[in-house]
Amino acid sequence: MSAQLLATPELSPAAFRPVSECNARTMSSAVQGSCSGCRLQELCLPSGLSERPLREFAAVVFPHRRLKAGEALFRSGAIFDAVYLVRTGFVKTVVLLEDGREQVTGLHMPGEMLGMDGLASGRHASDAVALGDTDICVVPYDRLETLSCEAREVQRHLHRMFSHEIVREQRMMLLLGSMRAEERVTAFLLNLSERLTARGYSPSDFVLRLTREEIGSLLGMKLETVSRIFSKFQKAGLIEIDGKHVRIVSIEGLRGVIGR
Amino acid sequence: MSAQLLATPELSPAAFRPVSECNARTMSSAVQGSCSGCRLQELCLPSGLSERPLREFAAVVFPHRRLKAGEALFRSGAIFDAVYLVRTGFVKTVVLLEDGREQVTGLHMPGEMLGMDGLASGRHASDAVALGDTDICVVPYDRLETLSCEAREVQRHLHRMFSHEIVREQRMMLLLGSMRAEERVTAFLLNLSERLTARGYSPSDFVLRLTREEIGSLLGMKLETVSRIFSKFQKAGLIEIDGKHVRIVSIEGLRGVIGR
DNA sequence: CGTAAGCTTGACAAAGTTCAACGATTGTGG
DNA sequence: CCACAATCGTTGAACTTTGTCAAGCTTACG
Repeated sequence: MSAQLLATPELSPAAFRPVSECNARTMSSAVQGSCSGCRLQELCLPSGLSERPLREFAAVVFPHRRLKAGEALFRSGAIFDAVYLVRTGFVKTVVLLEDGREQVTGLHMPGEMLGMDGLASGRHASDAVALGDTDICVVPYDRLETLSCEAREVQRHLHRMFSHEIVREQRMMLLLGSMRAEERVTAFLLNLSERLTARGYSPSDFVLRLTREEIGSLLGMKLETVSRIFSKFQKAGLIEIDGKHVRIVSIEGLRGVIGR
Repeated sequence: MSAQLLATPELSPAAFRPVSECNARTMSSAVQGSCSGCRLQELCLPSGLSERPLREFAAVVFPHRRLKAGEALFRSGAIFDAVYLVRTGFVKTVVLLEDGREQVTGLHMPGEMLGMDGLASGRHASDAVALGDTDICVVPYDRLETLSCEAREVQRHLHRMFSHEIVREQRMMLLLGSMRAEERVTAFLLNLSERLTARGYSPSDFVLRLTREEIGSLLGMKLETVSRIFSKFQKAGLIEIDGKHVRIVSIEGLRGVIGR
């Protein structure tokens, strides 16, 4: 597992080739566009959709939201009325404790679904914040309920998305509860590499979207610890790191860090 | 939040008064019984069920499974074909790393749903193990899909159960990533107290179903640390502890432990 | 271009782990 | 039903990992 630790929905790599526009029609904050041309389609529309529901579903158009770095998609306590699909860009989710402490619980990439935490109580239990320019597909929950009843494939796909989030969080718990700091950082790097590869980016060369502090929060350690471990891995020839840019030099070496 | 940290689906307390039989008809490992008389009904059947689906749903009968201490409901890797509702008893869930490390990810009480982690990949990602005599309601996933299409309330209820599990795990991540050992143990005790209260048990007097080692695993620390903290809390007059039996002496004192 | 935010590194402190010994409890087979 | 083994729990002492504080440097942004 290792690199699967912070895993993400499985996708056909082809679905995510380059970043770019993907039928954004206007620059307003709520953009309309046909979903049938969207690159995320394999994710939105289960591949085996039967005739009638497919035609109906393909006609469906969901609004978009464009966010800039630091803007929130939703905040903890906000009324839940939609789930969100990341189309382009990166989003972090953050959970808060009343005493001000907070924890980054996820870093989300194109194709991933956000906001399902709001369904339980009708209000979101976390914040979702854009880490740069980001394009989000907004799927109103009542639409989803209806679609889900009409097409069994949509329902099953939705359930799988829920389930995937549960598995991802389970693995995060395992990471936070059972791994040493170096192992956690390693799992984080390997997982990023894997997920970026699935989206058509380089497996070994990428940009961390998070600050050291955010990485530390996600991994349950202090920013200084993250920094020291990056430096140590660089000295050991496992990675090259310059600010947020990472190059994995020895993926095998990294894999060896996990499990002693 | 504090006590909500390891939270559970919200239930009307009345639904869980004493433990006992709850229409178990035979002693075989797969017991049949009418679900319409079940004490878990408020959980299985959303309260606002409309006429027709209610009649249909009430006629539905799901098989049961009886487990003894240490028996597994499912194991990691097993084919997913059903979700499970705890009727009586307690169940732990455990996630494993290939190198043998494992982590307890949850302690589940009557009314809670298990096994949704298997939907993502078609195989379970965790083990579920009974902590004593346990009665489980087995809900085949294909039945659930059908029911969920037929009655919007069932669908929404199911989604809420999924969502609740996501929120619970988020809070676990927060606990594991941001709290000190004493705070984690406190959150664990307060959460147990709250959930047992909701099921009609004493808020201050209860039995830990887990060993020190299992508690440590759940909370991301070693068993010795758990033991020391229990001893310290006892000396401080916050709790009385004797083996697995706990009495909370000062719930306010415990609440004060969280957040410095 | 200046200021704030982000990153690195060192020295030290604190929290938690490890190892070890021993006592208590539980469960099982004689 | 007892006895013995295995598991479980407690506690101390030494050690390891990670956190804290502080200083200085770099980068990014208005």
